[in-house]
Amino acid sequence: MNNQNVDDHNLLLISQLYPDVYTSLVPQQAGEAKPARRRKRKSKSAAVGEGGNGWFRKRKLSDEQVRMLEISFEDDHKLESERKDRLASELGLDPRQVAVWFQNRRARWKNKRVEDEYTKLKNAYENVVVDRCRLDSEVLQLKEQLYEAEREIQSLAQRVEGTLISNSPISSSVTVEANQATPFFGDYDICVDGDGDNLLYSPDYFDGLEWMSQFM
DNA sequence: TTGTGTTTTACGACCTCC
DNA sequence: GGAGGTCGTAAAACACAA
Repeated sequence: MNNQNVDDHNLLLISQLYPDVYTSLVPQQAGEAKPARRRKRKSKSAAVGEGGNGWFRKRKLSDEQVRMLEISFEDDHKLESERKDRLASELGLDPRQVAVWFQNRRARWKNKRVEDEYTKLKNAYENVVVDRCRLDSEVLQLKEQLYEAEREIQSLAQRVEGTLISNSPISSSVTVEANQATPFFGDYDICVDGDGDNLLYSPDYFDGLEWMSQFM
């Protein structure tokens, strides 16, 4: 470890243990006046203190400093001048650091809000998709039932037509056949469909396909 | 140990408000 | 015009897998 590294190490320790001391120490070592609002960004080599060119070192705020800043941020996301100065002196930080911390904190808060908003919208969208699927399959089922009902109506219509023809004086020869084909109420059996509804059907005549609800 | 991805601190440019 | 805001980004600090 050379002298420079030893100094670095010591300053790091000081910055962690005594942030206020560190803050007051660093500008002196850097030979800097109070930082201007628009500080020139230090080059990487200057930032690590190479060649004694500069003592700027980005240091992480201590847990306690961050905790206090968080409490203050919870209180109000905006930072008035008075509060900034008060926080800075309480935490042993440069007011500029406090301002920057609040700027960055607001940015993080905004990002998180956008993320949360995105998650909410995504969940809502997924629910809508699931609902849509369910409704589509319901529509399909209803269409099938409609198709079956239409087929039955068609079949009944054909049979009614056949009965009328057989009852006419011209075709009296088919009367017996027609009477055999038309079931009496007592010929129906009762069964239960998948939904638990009672259905009437005639095993002989309807061949198990044609049905009607018992309570229609 | 080192490469790499993420988080935190800091800055410059630009905008808004008083 | 100055103070303080956002936005985008650089760079240090940190976490962690390989």
